[in-house]
Amino acid sequence: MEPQVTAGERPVKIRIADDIRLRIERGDLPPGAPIPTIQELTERWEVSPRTARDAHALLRQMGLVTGRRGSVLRVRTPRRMTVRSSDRHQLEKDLVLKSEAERARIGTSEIEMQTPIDEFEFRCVADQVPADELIAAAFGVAPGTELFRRTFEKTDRTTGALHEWSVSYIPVDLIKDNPDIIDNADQPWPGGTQHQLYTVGIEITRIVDEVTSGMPTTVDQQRWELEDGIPLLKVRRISIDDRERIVEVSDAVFPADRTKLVFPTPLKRFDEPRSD
Amino acid sequence: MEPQVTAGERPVKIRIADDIRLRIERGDLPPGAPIPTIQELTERWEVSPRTARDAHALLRQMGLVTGRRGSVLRVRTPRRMTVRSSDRHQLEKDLVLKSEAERARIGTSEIEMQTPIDEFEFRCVADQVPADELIAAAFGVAPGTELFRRTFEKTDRTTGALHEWSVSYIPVDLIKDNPDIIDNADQPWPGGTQHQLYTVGIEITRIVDEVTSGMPTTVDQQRWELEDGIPLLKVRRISIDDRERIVEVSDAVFPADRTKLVFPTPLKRFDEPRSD
DNA sequence: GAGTGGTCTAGACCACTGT
DNA sequence: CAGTGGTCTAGACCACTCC
Repeated sequence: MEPQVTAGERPVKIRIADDIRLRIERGDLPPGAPIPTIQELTERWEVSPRTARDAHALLRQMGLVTGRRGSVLRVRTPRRMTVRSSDRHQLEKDLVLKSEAERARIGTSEIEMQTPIDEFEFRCVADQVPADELIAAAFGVAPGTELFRRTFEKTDRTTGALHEWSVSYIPVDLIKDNPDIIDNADQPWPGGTQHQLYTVGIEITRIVDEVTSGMPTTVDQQRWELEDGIPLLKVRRISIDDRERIVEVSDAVFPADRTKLVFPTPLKRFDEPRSD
Repeated sequence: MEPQVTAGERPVKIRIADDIRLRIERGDLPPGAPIPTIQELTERWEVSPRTARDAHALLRQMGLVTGRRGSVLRVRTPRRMTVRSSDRHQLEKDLVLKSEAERARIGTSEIEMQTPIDEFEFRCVADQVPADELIAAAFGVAPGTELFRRTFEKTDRTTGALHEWSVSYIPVDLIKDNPDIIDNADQPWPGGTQHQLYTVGIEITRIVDEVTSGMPTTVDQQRWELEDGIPLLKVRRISIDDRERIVEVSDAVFPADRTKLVFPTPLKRFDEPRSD
């Protein structure tokens, strides 16, 4: 068979993949349905197995199909989305003035309510690092400024898969008045940042979430147990206090196939009745 | 040369890609630097050209390198990010009560300020469609409910590349009292949704943005002129009025390599001075 | 025109699934 | 154990870039 030259046309692998993609989008191939095997594609399109496989790979990279080695590829079934709302910022602040017992109870139940705690392992590592250029720019301080850093991980106890990951930076200068923060930094509950800052007289009055997205590295894919074609949502949280200082910068990562970020914006009411 | 069997090891193409990835992450290969060619990789790793190419493909899929056909692949230089803040929701509402002249002036200058208007072509198509299951669920209405739909596109006048895309749905029942909305629907400025709803007595009091991310299809890649390894950010905007009705649902898409979504959250002040 | 990556062939071997 | 996809070989040809 002579080579299927791309004579001004789109590559064959793309034509094959698009054909299947359209069948999926039309609902002709519903979620869970097997897509044509490599064998079938080589016969139907008269291409080498390698080209048929490239078409399969394209469909995986678009996040449309999944399948482990050895089984047929199937149309991806959407996963249940975990909602993460910026409402939690105010909820956390509301906890600051409550008693410690209440904080522990409400904090884990209301804000982190969704999962039985036993299934997961929390890990929190705290240390102190000089700011590199990127994080220094985020704070608007000089590179080298000492930062208190905490990295937080939630992993599935059985599979070892990562479920949550974030890192938080606070300028050491801001919190050095309360050595408790640094000494007891390894608590497994990250919701307490606002309370901790409150103990050194800092009130956070504004939080800015910056959302971007990017593809995982091969290592990220393994750690998060991500399938092909699934991006990562990246959220940088910037906490600003009543003196307009940036007091905390936090970066968090969420797999896009199981996370929905929600940001409610209340609008000011019109003061006067309208005239029409 | 005998086949490089994956003897319990990670695949060779992944080992090659990870080696280069680490050099990039260490800064050893800075943005713009050429990565090793296929030829070099075949010699250095003693693999077939195809395997070296697969390593290249992996690096592209991770969004780490770029390059057109015929030129060496280079480490990706981050693009300038266009910021899109949820502050625009309040800004748009503020415009509602202003005069038409002011709306036109401020609307295009403050909210859509960033780009010279001549370089882009705006296109807005309006029609009326019955709600499919998905969008009906978003509104909480029965499928088949008539919806007023507007799709909005901003394309680069020279290259034809897509720069903005969104679609907006409003239940026809809500706006049928003002036929002007439907008749004059093709205005190129999408910022006026709140004003248009105001003309039929609807005041939007809350807007909820839902953010997810996914990979583009091959067609999306062409239309947006997206390089490999760049996800799309997807924002569903739900507008709720003073009677807690969902009055508009809008879906927008943004390329993740040039868009940063920003969501400021003001927090309530502590009423009383703290006691310590 | 030399060099580069992109597509494709016609296989081989392997890992894994599912029966 | 038959069937499937994943990896890899050793090339060929093509499109494109850069000099």
